[in-house]
Amino acid sequence: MDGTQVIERADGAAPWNRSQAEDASQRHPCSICPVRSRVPCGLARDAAAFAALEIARSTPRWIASGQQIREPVDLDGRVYTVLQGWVALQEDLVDGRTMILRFATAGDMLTIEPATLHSARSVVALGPALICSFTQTRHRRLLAEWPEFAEQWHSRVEHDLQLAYAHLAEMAVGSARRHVAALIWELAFRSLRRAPRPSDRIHMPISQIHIGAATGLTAVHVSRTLSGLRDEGLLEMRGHVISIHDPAAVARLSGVPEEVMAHWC
Amino acid sequence: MDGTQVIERADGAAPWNRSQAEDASQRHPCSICPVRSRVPCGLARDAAAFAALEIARSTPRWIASGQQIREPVDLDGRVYTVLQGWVALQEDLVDGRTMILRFATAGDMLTIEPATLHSARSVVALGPALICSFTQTRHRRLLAEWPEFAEQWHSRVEHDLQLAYAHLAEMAVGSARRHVAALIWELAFRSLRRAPRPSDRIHMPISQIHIGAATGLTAVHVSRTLSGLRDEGLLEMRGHVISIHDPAAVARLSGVPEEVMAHWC
DNA sequence: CGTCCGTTTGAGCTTAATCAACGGACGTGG
DNA sequence: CCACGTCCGTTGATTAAGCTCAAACGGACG
Repeated sequence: MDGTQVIERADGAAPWNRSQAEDASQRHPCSICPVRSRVPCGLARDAAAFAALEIARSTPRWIASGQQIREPVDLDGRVYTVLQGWVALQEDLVDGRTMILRFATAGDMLTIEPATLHSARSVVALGPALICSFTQTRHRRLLAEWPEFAEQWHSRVEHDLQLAYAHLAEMAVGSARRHVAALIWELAFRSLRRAPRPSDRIHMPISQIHIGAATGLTAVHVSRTLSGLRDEGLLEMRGHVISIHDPAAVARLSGVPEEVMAHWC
Repeated sequence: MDGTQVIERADGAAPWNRSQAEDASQRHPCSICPVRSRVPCGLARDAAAFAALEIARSTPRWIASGQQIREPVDLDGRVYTVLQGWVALQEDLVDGRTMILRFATAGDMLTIEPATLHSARSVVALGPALICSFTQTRHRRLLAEWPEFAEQWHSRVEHDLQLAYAHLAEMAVGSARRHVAALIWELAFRSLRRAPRPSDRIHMPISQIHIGAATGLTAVHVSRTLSGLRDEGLLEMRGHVISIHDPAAVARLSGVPEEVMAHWC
């Protein structure tokens, strides 16, 4: 990478050279790892690469609660970064139900294939969410040009795959209690970025309907299950605030010990 | 890539230079895409890269039916390639049950993390299977050094992730009939690499127990479900031979039309 | 010839879905 | 300000799907 390298900018603006890019990197927040960094953001080591990413992305924009992310008609797929808030990757099934495949919070990235006939995937904001994106072609170029980005991206996708397998394994087995407890345990953990304590009052912008969509249960049964868990003193969900009264019991019920959960998020 | 580039060989043998590698590439079959090539194998364009992969992998070896793949104690994880036969990636749950996360056939690759406390993943051969592998550190080096390999690998992992999401969505919804029909529909499709016809007698080295492990049903209920499907004339499973008498009905029941299935495999 | 494993079938039970009604929170419009 | 509709959560009664336990059968293989 020499000083004359040219960095193409989003929206067709005049390309920047490296020094301009370095300058920009001082001013922009990192959209690739704005908050969490499971893998340390390799790009911090290279101002130009860092800046290239910032520039390649679209302008961040807010999505209203419950709204779908939908770019202007675009034959290309897109890679989204969640900067703030929560979003859900979901599949809309033929029978009208929707199934949540993944919750994403600040720092997570999601690939959305171009809309095709054979998959009804969508990304929906739970509560107001700030997101930005690049097109997949631009993303491919970034992968090819910035090895450190490629490496980080690769480990992200691999991680997502392992997480999807973990959910698949969980999904097949166990009672509604276990599913609900496991979901709340995971979301609370990811939300706090540490093990929940009984005193924590954790705000999560999800309803019981979302819990149903993520676990494959009906909302009615989620309600019953939650009252059961509340009566037993395990956890409580009131509005959008969750309290985990007995973390050890929740961990045991969910089948995912604290150390393991820490590994996932 | 110049003629003096040195290619490290597995097992610590003396490194090869490029011309030796090219020579080797004439003699070795490609372990990266031995059969299927969803994505055309980019490496065919570069003899040296092709050879580097062949050399980096371990010697292929046969795994007996039902046996786990277990490398000699190895702190590093490994990336396996299935050359022949079928294997299952599975998770062994605490209650003794096992859940199949993914079936892999010739040409598929699987990443296995080093054994840790917090995941009981294993890879088991269904019927005799020929596999080879490299360590994850070697794999990382290949990714860094051969962009075309990295690109192909990336699209594989992305594909696996999308497939895992599709299974997750399927898992949550529908009856045992649907789950079983969907699994058999998928496996038959992948086995034939085309849509099954009523006259096909498809050999798959899986038992009803495996179907149960992959769908989350008990073997008992799989048996009942299969007899139901047989009585209705949809499909038949006798020993390890499956016949799909009414592909259209099976596709409809499974919820995965033929075009979509073709996209997945 | 006996054993083991996979499969089949039956009976009873548990879980979660379905159908239905109701109350509270919230927003809208009169 | 209150009437209204909508969405979310709760609760009850009923139904259906799949699990568990149990027994028996058949083929493969020693």
